[in-house]
Amino acid sequence: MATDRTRTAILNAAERLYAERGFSDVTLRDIVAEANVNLAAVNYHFGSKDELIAELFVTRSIATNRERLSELKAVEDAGGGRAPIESVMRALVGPTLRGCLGPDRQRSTAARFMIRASIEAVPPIRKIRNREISHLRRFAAAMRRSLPGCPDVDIYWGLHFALAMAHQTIRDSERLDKLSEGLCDLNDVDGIINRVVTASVLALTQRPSAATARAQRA
Amino acid sequence: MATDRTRTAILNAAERLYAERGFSDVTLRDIVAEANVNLAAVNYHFGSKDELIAELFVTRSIATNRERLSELKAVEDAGGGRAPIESVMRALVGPTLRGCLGPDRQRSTAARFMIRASIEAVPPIRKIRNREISHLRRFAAAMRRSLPGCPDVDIYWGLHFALAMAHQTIRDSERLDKLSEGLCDLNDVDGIINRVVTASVLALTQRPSAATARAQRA
DNA sequence: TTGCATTTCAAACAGTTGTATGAAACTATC
DNA sequence: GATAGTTTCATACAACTGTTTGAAATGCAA
Repeated sequence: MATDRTRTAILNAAERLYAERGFSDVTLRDIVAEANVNLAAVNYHFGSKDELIAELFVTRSIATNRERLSELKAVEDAGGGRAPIESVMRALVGPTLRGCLGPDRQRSTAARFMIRASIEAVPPIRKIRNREISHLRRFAAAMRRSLPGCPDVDIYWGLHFALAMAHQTIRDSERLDKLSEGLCDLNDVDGIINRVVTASVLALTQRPSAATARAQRA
Repeated sequence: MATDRTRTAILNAAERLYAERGFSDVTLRDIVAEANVNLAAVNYHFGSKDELIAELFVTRSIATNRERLSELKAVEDAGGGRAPIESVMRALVGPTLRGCLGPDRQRSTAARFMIRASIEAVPPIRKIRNREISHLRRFAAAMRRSLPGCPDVDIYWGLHFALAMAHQTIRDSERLDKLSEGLCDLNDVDGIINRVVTASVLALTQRPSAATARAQRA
């Protein structure tokens, strides 16, 4: 269908601009200029600006989740249904970090768009975001399998902290770069993933009580 | 001066609204309605909307930094110039977490405003934010004193991860609450601070390199 | 009180936003 | 090739944004 060319041109332009500048700074006129289509095309093909954003978010959300879950499934299958906790956490934070950091040509606008969506929480997205919760629950379940006996509350905090470190690294990479005067290499994506995974696993396996006891001994 | 009443009314209303709804969703008309002053008052007293935001940010930024540094100084003085790393990290994340979480009556709009400022990064703020870097360097220096021999790159990553966990907990407390179905108690501020501090210290002291060094000694 | 500076106010301004309209251009079917 | 349906386009619209204006009100010293 030749008519879909306009649709996809709008979607691509919108995703690129939103990923770069955020939702509040991008107007419909910016998008249609970038896509080389007429202003009215957005309302004709998507109904409204909000519906465009929503469609973009749903599409990319499904894709991202599929990527994470396929990586999770791979490591769990390899371990006969139970993966080491390192691998589970890597499946959780790896795809997004790889998509957002590293050399330019490897970055995906999709991943950076999703980070924007998680930051700005614009109304049309906020309504749909509840799906993510059920998606994260599947990771919580996998973590429980990897760490039998670990209290649920610690599982959730560990999951939360892992995402926190990954997202903040993407979001504020500039500050970290300035603060460390380039010492923290933000192009070394594998190194970053290792740091996030290691810190997450430590927080999960060295329970607070045990950790403080050890710290007091020292 | 009786004339300052309008100024402070505007500042308070703006801070409250920005903290609640974010910058992009609050207009000058919202602010003057909340402050019960005339629309032109903002431009008369502050020059422009951006200058209002900037003044707000500078004021609150100084206050927050002072609070953190006084807590840091207290623990360092108590230890003769060198505080345990737990105390340093606690001084870093404690004030903000206490100001943003916990029961309503204890929350400060100032702390929540600062979180908004760190999230949305609106132009008038982005220009000033570089000051924060030099402020964080003083914490990096304190961490170095607490952990002699710890490589600088690990200090910076530890500092970054600590702020990441604290900020994300504030920003996305709703998701964590839903995900854990209330299991993670977001009113237990001291418990949260302990978790963040513990996880940060673990990441700093049980680094992969440190672990191998310990193993090699053994 | 008089006179001057400061502060408030209603109204209007120019610019931008998302959306709607109706005619034109196109596409495919008969 | 005429026709019906789809898609594009320039243009207009109403709503909202931050800012400005000039007159009215207020405060305060002489």
